[in-house]
Parts: sequence; structure tokens; C-alpha cells
Amino acid sequence: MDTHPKHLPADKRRAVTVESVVELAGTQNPSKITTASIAKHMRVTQGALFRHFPNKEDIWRAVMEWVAERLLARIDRAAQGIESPLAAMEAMFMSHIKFVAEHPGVPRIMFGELQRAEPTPAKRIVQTLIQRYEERLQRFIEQGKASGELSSSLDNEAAATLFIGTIQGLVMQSLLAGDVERMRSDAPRVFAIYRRGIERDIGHKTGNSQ
Amino acid sequence: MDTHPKHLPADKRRAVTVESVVELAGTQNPSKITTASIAKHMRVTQGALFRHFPNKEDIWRAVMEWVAERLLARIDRAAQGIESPLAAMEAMFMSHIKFVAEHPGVPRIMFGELQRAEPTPAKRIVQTLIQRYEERLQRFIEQGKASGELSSSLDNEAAATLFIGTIQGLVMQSLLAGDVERMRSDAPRVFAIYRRGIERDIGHKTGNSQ
DNA sequence: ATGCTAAGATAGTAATCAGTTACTATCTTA
DNA sequence: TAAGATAGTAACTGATTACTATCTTAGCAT
Repeated sequence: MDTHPKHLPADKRRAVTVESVVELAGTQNPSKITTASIAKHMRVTQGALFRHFPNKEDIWRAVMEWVAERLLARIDRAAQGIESPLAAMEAMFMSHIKFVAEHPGVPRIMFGELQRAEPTPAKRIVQTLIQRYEERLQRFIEQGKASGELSSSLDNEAAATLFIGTIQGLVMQSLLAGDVERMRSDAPRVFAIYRRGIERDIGHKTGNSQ
Repeated sequence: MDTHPKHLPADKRRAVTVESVVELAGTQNPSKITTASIAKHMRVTQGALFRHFPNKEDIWRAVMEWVAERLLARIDRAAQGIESPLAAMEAMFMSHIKFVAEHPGVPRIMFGELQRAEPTPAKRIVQTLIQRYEERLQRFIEQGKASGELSSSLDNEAAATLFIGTIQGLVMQSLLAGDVERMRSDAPRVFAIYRRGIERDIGHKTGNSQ
């Protein structure tokens, strides 16, 4: 069981490359990831990368596809089979956080990509990812309104924006602190406030009696 | 009135440099800002920059100081003289958004700096900025609880995290869309949900009667 | 006017980057 | 088992980077 066979079929090698980039992004600024550092991480010479990718931009495109695919699959699986729309949204939220905690490089990559002014292929993919994410959210929000779980006066778009923004903010804060675990522990507490902001306002017990 | 005098006193030149970087970051990836591009933007040769800054890192440090100073001043001024803690928080929120909309380079710079793994001087400054920001929020949250505007069962830390996260998410979305104006128009709608999440739950009219 | 000095211009440097080239090793299959 | 296809290596190239050494001048005090 050699863990580092010299020769790999092209598709395997491409997969290894993408995973290497995701791993590297977990410990360093994505814009500082060079083809040389990627190659070193996967124990291959720098030139070998260009046997499998026409250029570096295409490596980033492949990375973003990997991310988008996995993330959407995770949140879809998390929400699957849950009756309550609000509970489904919570499951989406938590699974998203879990995914990011497992791959700390992912938010770095996404934030980095969104910085770009020019519309790179990778940026395109992030944009459609968020678009699809919002579609899913909108559906749950509609259902939630219909079922009476969510406030009927709720601003759908704003609610979706805030959902994603909440995650982004949470992730950003833990990147800042350099503490991935904080993200996990803060997630339920922060979602509780978001939840309170969108749900129908019956059943709250504020306990404020002053 | 020559707008481009050849020689400037050192402090003026440093100020011009910082402003140039902020402007450049408004239209391009901060990590792609080179000393040459900064110099070109301010109509000076590249080498001239190093008469006023020992190295590039120190330019970024100066930029971050500029940002931190201005942003804190703006949100403090916005909240000044407002009785209601909740209203003060709303004013902080809106002035922050306004500041970012005026300087689209600022979030790019901050996000970019937070990406860094190594603790650069500039990153340090962002960290203390957010720390001070949170202090101010905590104060308003405490006051809000005391005055009965905010839910007494509110999780202070989570509320502060979400406040900042909400802004970050909002800004990120508009960076993504490449539309700064969207940020301005979405801000009140998104804040409304956040507000609902933290305030005491009397007086809501959901209108949900199904 | 004159001389001094801070600010800028000019023209470099070494390091690093993505991408290329000529060649070699390994796998596959007829 | 020979031959073609695939994957990898080593060394390189031109472009770009932050930074520097040396020369020039603008603008000020006297």
C-alpha cells in the first residue's frame, strides 16, 4: 500500500491537485499558493501540474467546482427528510458550518475569489453557487410562511441574504480569531437570534419583566 | 491651483499614498496592488515610495490605521446623542454601511488582511478594531437590556457577533454582485430582521393569521 | 542670489512567479 | 514483447516583484 505512487491516472492526479489546494488554503493565504507549493505538497515537480491543467486559473476553477458540488450536496442532505422548514434551515446552517470547520481552506478560497474584480471562471462558479443556495433558502422560507412557522410579513430576500451573511460573518470571525472550534460553538447561539428574527412571534418567552 | 505638485512634504505624501491604496482597492484585488501601481496612481516613480515607507508591509499598516480610525470615528459619531440603545445600534449599522459604500476598497482590504495566516501588523490592527467595535456593541446591548428594549434573555456575545456578521455578509454579497448600491438598499431590510431577533418581543404585528 | 536638504528620478538588483521544453520512466495493449 | 500512450522530471525562460544605490532638482532660509 504505497501512499505515494509515482504515476497516477490523469483524473486521480487532478483530484489530488484539487484536494492539495484545499488543504494548503487551510493554513495560508490562497493568493500566496503557488504552483510550486501545490506540487511540493503532492510530491510532484511543478511542471507536472501543467500536464493536467492548461494553466493555474483552471486549477482554481476545478477547486471551486469541488467546493460548490460538495457544499450543495451537504446542505441538501442535511435538510432532507425534515418536515419543518425552520428546522430544515437550521440543519442547513449547522451542516454548512460543519463543512467549513472540516475544510477551513474553503472560506479562504471563496472570500479570496470574490475579491477579484475580473470575472474569472472560478468567480462565476461561486456566483452560481450562492444563487442556488438562495433558491433553496427561498423555498424553505415560502414553506415556512405557508406553515405558519415564519412571520408572514417576512422579507424573503432579506432573510436569505441574512442567512448567508450570518454564516459568512461567523466564519470570518473565527478566521480572525484563528479558532475554528469557536465557529462550531457559536453557531447555535447565533442561529438562535436569526431564528427569532424570522419566526412568527408567538411562543417567545423573553423573561423580561422589569 | 496645481493638483499635482512635484514635491510634497513627507506627511502629505504618506497621506496621499494611503488614499491611493484605498482607491485602488476599490477596483482591484488588494493582493494585486503593487508598489508600482500605487506609484503610478499618484504620479510618482515607484522608488519614491520608499522615501516615505520602509517597506510595503508598512504601507498596509498605515492603510489599516487609516481605516480603523475613520470607521470607529464614523460609528461613534453616528450613535452620539441618540437616547435609545437600539436606535443607536441602527445608526451605527447604517453609518458603517455608508462608510463602506463610500470606500468600496475598505472591505476588500479587510477581508484580504484577515486571510493572512501570519500575524502582520496590519492584521493586528484589524483585530483590535473589531475588538473595540464589539466593546461598543456590548455597551449598547447592556443598555438595551436595562431599558427593556432588548430581550433580557439575549445572548450578548452572539448578538455582537451577528451584528458584525450581518454587515460582513451584506457587504460580501454586494461585492459579489459588483453592485455597491444594493448594499445601501438592502441594509435597512436586513437590519429589520436582526432587530427583530434581539428586541423584546412585545409589540410585534406579524399579520400572520392563517 | 546662494547653498542646503528633503523629495523625486533613474536605473539598477535578486528573488519569485507561471508556464515551456526536451527528455525519461512507466503503464497498457496488440 | 515491442510499440505507442501517458505521466513525470529537470532545467529553463521571460515577466514581474519589492527593494536599493546613485544622481538630480525643487523649494526653502538666509
